[in-house]
Amino acid sequence: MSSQKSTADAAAPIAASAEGAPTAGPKMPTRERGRARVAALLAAAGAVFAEKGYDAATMTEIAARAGAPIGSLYQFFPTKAVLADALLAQYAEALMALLATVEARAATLSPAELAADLLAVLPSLKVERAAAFALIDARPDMVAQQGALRAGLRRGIAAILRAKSPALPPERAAAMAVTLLQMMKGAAALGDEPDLAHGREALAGLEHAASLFLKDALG
Amino acid sequence: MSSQKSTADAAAPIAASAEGAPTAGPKMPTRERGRARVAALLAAAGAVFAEKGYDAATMTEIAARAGAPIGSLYQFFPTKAVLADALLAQYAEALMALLATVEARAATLSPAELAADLLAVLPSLKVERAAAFALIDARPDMVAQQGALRAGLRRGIAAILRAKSPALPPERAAAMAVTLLQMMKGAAALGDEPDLAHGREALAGLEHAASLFLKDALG
Amino acid sequence: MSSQKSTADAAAPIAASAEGAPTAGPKMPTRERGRARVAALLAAAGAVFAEKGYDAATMTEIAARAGAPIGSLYQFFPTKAVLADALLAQYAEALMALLATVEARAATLSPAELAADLLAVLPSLKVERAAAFALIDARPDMVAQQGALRAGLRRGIAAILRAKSPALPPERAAAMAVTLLQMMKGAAALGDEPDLAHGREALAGLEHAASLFLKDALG
Amino acid sequence: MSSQKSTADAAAPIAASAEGAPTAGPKMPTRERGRARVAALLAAAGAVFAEKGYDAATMTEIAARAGAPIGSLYQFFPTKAVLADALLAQYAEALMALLATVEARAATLSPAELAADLLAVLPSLKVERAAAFALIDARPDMVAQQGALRAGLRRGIAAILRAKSPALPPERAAAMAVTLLQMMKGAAALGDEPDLAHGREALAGLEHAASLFLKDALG
DNA sequence: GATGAATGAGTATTCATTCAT
DNA sequence: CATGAATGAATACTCATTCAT
Repeated sequence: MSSQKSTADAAAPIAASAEGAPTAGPKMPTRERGRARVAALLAAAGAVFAEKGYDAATMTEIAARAGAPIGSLYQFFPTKAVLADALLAQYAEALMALLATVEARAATLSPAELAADLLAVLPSLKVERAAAFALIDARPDMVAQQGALRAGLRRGIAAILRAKSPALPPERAAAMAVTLLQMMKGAAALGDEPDLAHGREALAGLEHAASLFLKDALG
Repeated sequence: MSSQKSTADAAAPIAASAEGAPTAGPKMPTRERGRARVAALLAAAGAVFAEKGYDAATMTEIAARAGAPIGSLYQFFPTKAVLADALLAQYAEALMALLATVEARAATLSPAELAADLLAVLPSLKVERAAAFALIDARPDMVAQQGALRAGLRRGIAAILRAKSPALPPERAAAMAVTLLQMMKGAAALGDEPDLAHGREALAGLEHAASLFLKDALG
Repeated sequence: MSSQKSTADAAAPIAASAEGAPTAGPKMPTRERGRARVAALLAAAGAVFAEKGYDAATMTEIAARAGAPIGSLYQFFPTKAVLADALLAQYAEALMALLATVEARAATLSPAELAADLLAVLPSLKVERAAAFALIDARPDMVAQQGALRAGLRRGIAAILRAKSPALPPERAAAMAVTLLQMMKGAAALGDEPDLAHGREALAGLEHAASLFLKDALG
Repeated sequence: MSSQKSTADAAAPIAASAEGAPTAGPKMPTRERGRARVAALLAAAGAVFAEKGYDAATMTEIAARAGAPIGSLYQFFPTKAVLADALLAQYAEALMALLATVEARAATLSPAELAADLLAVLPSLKVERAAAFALIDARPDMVAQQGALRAGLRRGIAAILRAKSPALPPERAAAMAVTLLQMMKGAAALGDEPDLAHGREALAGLEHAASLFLKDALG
């Protein structure tokens, strides 16, 4: 959560402060500007990738949308692929952070509550997820990253399950994590269609199924 | 070429066998030849899109892989986008046909059997699905097609539910269809990772959850 | 000689005929146009490489100077390096053809005449040589081509020496060829400086030295 | 770096030793440090130009190889072209110095010895010559420098001839210098191909021819 | 109609040079 | 003065689409 949020926080406010700030100097101190620029570039990249997909997204547009010259973009991300990797890594980190918070409180949650919490993880990073999916689907060589991301998520979910029910055999937890991850993705997909006819009930249905699944296995 | 065959087989033969093929000569009637060529082109397009993604796929390679001249490709599909649309439509049609067969026998199935049948629909068209997803993810303007496809699937699933339980209120069936579609997508995703650690158990888990969900709602 | 000349012949006249020809059709027959275009492209490439060197020469300028769209240039020469290779190969072929004519009449020549003929070979392809040198010097990976070219020239010169004096041991002929090639290059260099102060006498001096060298060795 | 040392040694030490170096402290006086840095930069530039050619050589790499910040490079050489010019001037100076030593002992040498000494001049600065040629070939606007260099060499050779045979008419010496320079370049070219088949004999052949040429003209 | 050569707009990336610190 | 981050013009190459044959 932290790094993801920081990106969003770092990107938007900066533009705002640049316009409304009291400082008359036309340019921010270099170091800080570098940090802000990276954040802005990542944010812009995320947006453009999400909108157009990896291939159709152009480095020029990403730079332009970040208000940065193309040379600056390449100073920080020497390749389109590197930029994509950075974005994906950032998303992965954010996801893992969210899972960590769920794990922290897992022991105190009922199966139904745990199910709800889990299904809420993916939908909470809507924009980032859109970008991440655009990257994953468009780049064959990125399948490795994708696998690492999935593996990390599964590990995180399994850890949550064991935090909730320490007696659960690790193998069983791993298998359940795979199932739950799919349901979490389903919840995310529903979240991406806000004006879906029966979205609310469908999400409730998924939560219900997950809850039953957890109750069944965790006792 | 081999991998496309299933696509071609699924799409073309139906039409072909419907007309019959009396001519055995080396030069098929133009109509028939046109049909075969279209099928080959679509199959090639599906394979190339699935392998490289929409943007990286080139019209030249698609034509070459179908053994057709590029001009011929443009004769039938005046645009890359049109070709993608046709491919997606073909996939949608195939999916709907599968759902129709499930609907036909829905009344005779137990909830568990119905769950298993439903979750088996998406994984059965692996290659086509890969192509379809490549298209959907890479082309923002294709979201509309995607929405239509999903809507069609939901309608089909709802129809199955009502075939199984005629007393089910249409609204309820619609909402359940949304939930079930997500679980079906989960099953498909699992099918795409053949060497996944606990894939077998995870799929069973999904089927179990779906089965419970159906039993709960359909009695 | 033949292929080199044919390039020059093919490139210039075509432009002329295109402008002054009786045909009103705006475009020549495709096949022939292809041939002419390749020749024009090679000629333009030679000129631009000679003028600016390999790196500074831009594919865009080469195409423009040949009156061809950039896409056409890439249709025939998929890479700048390939274009350079083709140019070098053409130059090599032309040189070898010239040497062959010298070889044919070698037996009838006096040492002084042979020296003069040899020293006249390189200066006769001034423009092509300029391009070839620009390529050789700028591209480390082209050193191989360069070596092949030199080896070919040495073989050709040695063959001439043996044609003149069949009794000459092959090893001796080979060594002499190396020496003579350097003197031929010197003559070419002199030819590149037309307004050089004592160029005429210097060339005579080189010929004299070569003549003595030949007389000494061939009797 | 090692290969450049000879360059640095040839250029810098002369000036350095002329001033003396009394300060042993870790921070040399600015002047001296500047001199050392310039020498290092020139050496690095020579190496990089020789390796990659003028265009492919980047100012950044040159600075890095000299262990200097890019800003420092630009402090001394405000332009890549200026840097190239300086390098060429340094090479010219080194060549002229070598010729001067030959001139000093010219009167005491036999024609054969003089020929050998002259043909040894260019091969002795192999690395520097490589860099110089890379510059000359890649930059059309550098032809002027190249001409000046050649003119200087010819003057130096003519001076040697007159030192050897004071009675030689200046015009005749000038013409002979042109011829001899070409043979010297041939010797250098042979020196650049160390594993050439008959290189040794070929070099001997060149020396023989030059020796005959000198004997003929100088008596 | 069928074919495939020709076209040129569009893209990622590099690097000389500047200038704020 | 010294530094190295920032800039943006420039370049090789691709590919959807057209149209002469």
